[in-house]
Amino acid sequence: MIHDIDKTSRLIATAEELFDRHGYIATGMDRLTEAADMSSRTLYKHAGSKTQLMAAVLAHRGQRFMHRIEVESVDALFAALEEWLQVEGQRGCLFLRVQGETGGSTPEISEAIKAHKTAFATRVQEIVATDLGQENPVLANQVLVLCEGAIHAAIYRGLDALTAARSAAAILVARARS
Amino acid sequence: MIHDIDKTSRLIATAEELFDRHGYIATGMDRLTEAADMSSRTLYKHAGSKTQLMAAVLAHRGQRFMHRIEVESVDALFAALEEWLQVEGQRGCLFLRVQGETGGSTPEISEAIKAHKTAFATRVQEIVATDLGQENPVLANQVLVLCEGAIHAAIYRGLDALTAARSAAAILVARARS
DNA sequence: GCAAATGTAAAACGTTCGTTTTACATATAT
DNA sequence: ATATATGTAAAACGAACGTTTTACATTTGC
Repeated sequence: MIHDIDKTSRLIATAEELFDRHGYIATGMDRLTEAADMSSRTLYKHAGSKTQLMAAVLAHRGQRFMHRIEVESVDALFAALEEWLQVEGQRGCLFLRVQGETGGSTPEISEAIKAHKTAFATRVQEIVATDLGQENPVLANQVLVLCEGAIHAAIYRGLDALTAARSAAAILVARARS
Repeated sequence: MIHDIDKTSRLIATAEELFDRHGYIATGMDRLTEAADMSSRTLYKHAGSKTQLMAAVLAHRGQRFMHRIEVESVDALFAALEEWLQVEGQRGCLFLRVQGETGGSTPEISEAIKAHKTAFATRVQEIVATDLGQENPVLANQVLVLCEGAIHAAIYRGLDALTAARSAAAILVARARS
């Protein structure tokens, strides 16, 4: 059964990369079997279906992302985000992208998106509260928008977008602290 | 020839809506012929191909968007953005979405995206310069990130994302002015 | 050492894709 | 009035889609 975990995680990792680089729908199962170096029979035994595979990719991605942003200050949040973008590439949020590609017509996936974005918003609230020493929902919303903006502006402006977001957040935090 | 313009623009408008609501790749040509109420023969005479139709949709969308943000202050920019999202819906940027769906493998489309985002960034620079009375590239980058953030956070947070972005921008502009 | 499990390679499933073609109807211009 | 342009409805194209199946090889547990 150890092999199962190996094969399954290799499959999910391969799927994540292909979905990210070429799009969810544009990535065919044939391409995936080739890239993951396994037969379609094995692939379907482990993944179930393309939709389930997409959901599995989102689950793993979300977990990895949330783990990355276990920080205690807004500035550290943007530092973590910069690392993330540097390591994972700057092709936008895989959750919002799958939402756009499916139009929200797949409940299984829509729920994964909603859960992730809710968790992310909550996490930002907590980081802001930790940084300030008290809750500040207005600032948290601003920081959330800056994160989302950095991630998406980075698609065409690169990591400069992150620098801009980070400096803006610093100003907003300093103002909120006084 | 008047009929051509009519049919072509009806086709492009229909395509824009379907692409926006269901995704570019997931929207089939059959669905488009039905929604635009024309035969596939006519559709192809006017659109050329699906790729050309996607490019045409982007061109029209970009023109309409840029026209909407012909404003002279940062605050007015976010007001215009709010109107845009209210009228057009909150499903993310159609340019970044097509980029994600195609993975940048269609030169015709990649260039349309690049051109639009460059124009947008330039426009934001101009608005900031007009508002402040002088250029301020750093602030302009921050405002750009806030716009992109508002557009994408609005997908799951609605127009509250815009309120957050707008208030953040107001603080940054006030600070830059002093 | 044998049976169950798990793998592969590859063909086949029916469906849908983007696109073209066929056959025919309807306006319009001279 | 007739030729040209432009439309429709619908069948057909080959290719690609997600998925299943067939036939066979390899590992693994008892």
